[in-house]
Amino acid sequence: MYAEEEKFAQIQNDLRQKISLEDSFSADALKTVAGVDLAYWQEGDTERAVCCIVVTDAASGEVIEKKQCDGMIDVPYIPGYLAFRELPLVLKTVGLLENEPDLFIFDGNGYLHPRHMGIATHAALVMGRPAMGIAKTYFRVDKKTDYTEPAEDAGSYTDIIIDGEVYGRALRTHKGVKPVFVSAGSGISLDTACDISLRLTSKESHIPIPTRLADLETHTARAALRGGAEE
DNA sequence: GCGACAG
DNA sequence: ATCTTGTCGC
Repeated sequence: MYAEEEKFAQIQNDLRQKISLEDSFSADALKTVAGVDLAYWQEGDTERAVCCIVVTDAASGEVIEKKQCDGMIDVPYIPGYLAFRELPLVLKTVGLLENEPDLFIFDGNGYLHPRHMGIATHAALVMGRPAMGIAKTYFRVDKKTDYTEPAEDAGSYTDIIIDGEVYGRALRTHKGVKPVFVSAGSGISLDTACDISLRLTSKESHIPIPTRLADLETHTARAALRGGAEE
């Protein structure tokens, strides 16, 4: 039903050689962090989505800028190829930003991916900016490697190792709450990605504040958009 | 044919 | 992701 997988895989296999798992910035140079998220809806027989990016202060989580962009979605969701579905709209939204964030946080995986090319990594390489991924549910990369449950305390984690390589981490951001799955995108290390995940997590959300805010924005934006332009 | 499956 | 009621718990 969809014949693009091979082309998509080829594109990612070319791009993956540019991945860097080292920090391209120093901790004190991290001033702003952007959360990225999308919400979808159906309009007649076409699928539409709105992308919201919320730029926050890296230390306080205070909002610095919000931008959004909506448009048609023409690629279906295929596990392993999320980037091709969401990136076009994401890149348009990034183009609207007046600030250049020091780091982008994506909803989904980065290096924790069959080709190490989850949306966070793919986006980082296309944008030429550091990005990391944080997924709310586990993506079983090789169909057999499960993750080991981290201890119940906040901050505990377990490495997700496949064929001897660390792909990402199951990170408990809140005590007793199910873990999130952190992985590098590019231009950032897994350690730093986990540090930032914990620093930007608050009492209200087990995911980083910029991501949480982008998620909320996306829902209110959709409510306005799908009630407004048609009928 | 049946289950798996980031968002 | 999205569609959805009630329900359990702090």
